[in-house]
Amino acid sequence: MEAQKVLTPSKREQQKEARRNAIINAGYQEFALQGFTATKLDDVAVRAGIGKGTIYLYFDSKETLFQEVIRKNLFPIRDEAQSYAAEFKGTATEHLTSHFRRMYQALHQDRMPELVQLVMGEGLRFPEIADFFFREIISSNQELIQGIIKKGVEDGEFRESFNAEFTQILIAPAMVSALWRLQLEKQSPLDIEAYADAHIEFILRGLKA
Amino acid sequence: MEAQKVLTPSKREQQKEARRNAIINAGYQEFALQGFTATKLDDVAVRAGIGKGTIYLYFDSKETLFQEVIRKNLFPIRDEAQSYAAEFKGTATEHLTSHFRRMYQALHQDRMPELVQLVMGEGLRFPEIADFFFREIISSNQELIQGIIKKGVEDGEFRESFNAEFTQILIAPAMVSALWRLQLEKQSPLDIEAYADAHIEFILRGLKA
DNA sequence: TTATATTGACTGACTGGTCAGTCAGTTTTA
DNA sequence: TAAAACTGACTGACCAGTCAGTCAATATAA
Repeated sequence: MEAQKVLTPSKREQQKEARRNAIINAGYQEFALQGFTATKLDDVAVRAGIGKGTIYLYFDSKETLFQEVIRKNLFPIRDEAQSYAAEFKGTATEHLTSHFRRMYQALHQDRMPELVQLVMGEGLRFPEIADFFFREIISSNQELIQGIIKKGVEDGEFRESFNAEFTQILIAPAMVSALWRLQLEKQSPLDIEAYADAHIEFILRGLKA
Repeated sequence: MEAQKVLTPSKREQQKEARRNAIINAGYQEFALQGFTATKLDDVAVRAGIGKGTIYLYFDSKETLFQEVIRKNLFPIRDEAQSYAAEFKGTATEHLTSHFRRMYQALHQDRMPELVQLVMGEGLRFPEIADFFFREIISSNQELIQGIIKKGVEDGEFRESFNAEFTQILIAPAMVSALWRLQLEKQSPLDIEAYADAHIEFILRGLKA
């Protein structure tokens, strides 16, 4: 009995973990759909199939929940990108190509475009979230890309003259593609496959030695 | 007396025009600072030095005011860009360079970064504003750039193989620079001059024949 | 010119609705 | 049975939009 308590969590502990996840998932859906301010915790509770008060047993405030939602959804992507990069074998050109392909995949899956808009539009109004987002996501991605470029320069694949400090120039079109698809698809549909191809080709051309 | 009535607006008519502008300017400041949802019309009224009710003598609703604010601030920029382009003499390379320089200037003046964030983050949640924004601003800018590229291809300056449909790839880094400056300057300051130089050089390299 | 009437611009207290966060009471688990 | 988890009605703060009343500008009359 004692041992089991440690090995397999009790029914209560399982329940608690499940509740927590249910709330985060419901929050993800609602925040993505409505934006931070317009999201009602009542709706989050309904979607999670619980009472509103329960949310406050797991999170201090609406803002804390929001942070958890972002954390939970972005960390796995970041970690995968990092471990993928660490294990990659091939030329810098191949690596950069595959990194950006994976980035496009990540940016357009599930409700990721909504999350991008959320963070760019509202999240950054909360200094804590901007800080967190930069520290945990952006700078990690920047470092990955800078690493690839550095290797490319050393191997003579890429020119030296591009200031790798400005990785935003390389990444921005991918971010914008997510926002576009979300908001301007009706006015002017975007073929993401072709767009990503054109973008990656453009990057390689701009970096080639 | 009769003649004067027509030539110079009466005191009342002058007042009305001034009020309208005061409200739009106050709205611009508040919306840029707080975002659409968080902006209180009470604050707009205080900033404009009028009573809250007066706003409703000039605008139907908060949303209408928001649209006017965007209109008033973006139309002049678009019109200037168009007439500048129409009169430009020089190579496509020169034209593209100067177009993007002017774009950076416009994007970083006054409260323009805030307006960019506003439109990207919240404005696009209102279909009407997304529609308006695409119709009046984005597509105009896209057409200008596509025109320059077309000329460049015809003159043998630019390669044919870049799909000029995807102007987003060219523009995105400039948009992102505005957002970055606004939100991530503290975490990682951005030298806009150098960034713009690197961006423009990157574009030309990517387009060169 | 001066007095009076009319217009319409303006005001801000008020209303109706919304919603984050609370807590007394209920249900579930151990 | 005790403890922990859960609930949803409730509260207090907030705010877009309204409207009855005020006041300044203009028109008309004396």
